[in-house]
Amino acid sequence: MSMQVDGLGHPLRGDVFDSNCPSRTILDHVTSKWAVLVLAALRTGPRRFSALRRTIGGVSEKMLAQTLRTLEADGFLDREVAPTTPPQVTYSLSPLGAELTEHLTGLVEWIAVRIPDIEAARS
Amino acid sequence: MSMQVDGLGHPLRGDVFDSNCPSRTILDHVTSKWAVLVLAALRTGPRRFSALRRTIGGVSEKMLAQTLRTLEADGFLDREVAPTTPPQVTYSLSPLGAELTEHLTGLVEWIAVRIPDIEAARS
DNA sequence: TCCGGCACTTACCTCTGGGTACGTACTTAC
DNA sequence: GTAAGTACGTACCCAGAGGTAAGTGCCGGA
Repeated sequence: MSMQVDGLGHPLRGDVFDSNCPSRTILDHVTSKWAVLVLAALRTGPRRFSALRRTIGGVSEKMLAQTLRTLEADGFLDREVAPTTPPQVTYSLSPLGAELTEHLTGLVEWIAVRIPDIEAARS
Repeated sequence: MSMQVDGLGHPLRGDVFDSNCPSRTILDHVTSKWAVLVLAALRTGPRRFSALRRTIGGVSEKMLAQTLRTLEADGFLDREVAPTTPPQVTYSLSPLGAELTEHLTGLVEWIAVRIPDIEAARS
């Protein structure tokens, strides 16, 4: 088992460098192509599927639906269906997802702010 | 153009939600499967290729070499070749890469610490 | 009537990230 | 001789991420 345990055998933390540790799976999900953007978009508040689609340039409905399903299964998103016709589905960060997104936001912001320097360094 | 500019037309920041913005490319590189782990491993100090390979469970030499190349091209890594036989190559974070990795570290640490709760939420 | 909105799903396809295996040339150790 | 270390590169393969297009049924608007 890859997790470190305390004296009583309780898991304390994972090790993302160990390919067998569940934390690796979570890291892979969270850093997948569209997940970062979904989480970042939801940081400002709950959004409907179509709003997310419009916000995230380049994502297809298929990939968006797939990504939302994975993030919901991981426990990072909450999904609320309004009994309207057509039904309106609103996604929001779960408490766990909000914690996670705090860390992702720093990364996304840093890239946005430093992109001119990154581009200069690339050329 | 996806970047916001100031009054004089100078780029100020990117927008990762815009699929045409260069910051999206960088985000994709940085969050690719092995890049996160490479950057996290180098946070503690410079390392040789083989040391990185051993540290990061599951990565092949091919994917490691490929990832290192991309990160170096993006300006996040510095590469130093010692004139030994066989040559020993040491990778380290560039100043830009060190800034970037500060943000990635928070994410990785959070997952490592919270994986027991994430797992509980998944079942 | 058609069109758009809503939130997906399904079918079919492409292609790339990632995988395995082998190769390179030099050195040292057994 | 083989094996291991060094840091890659090359050849071949493929799973699945990702893409496009169409479909679903209800509603309201032109």
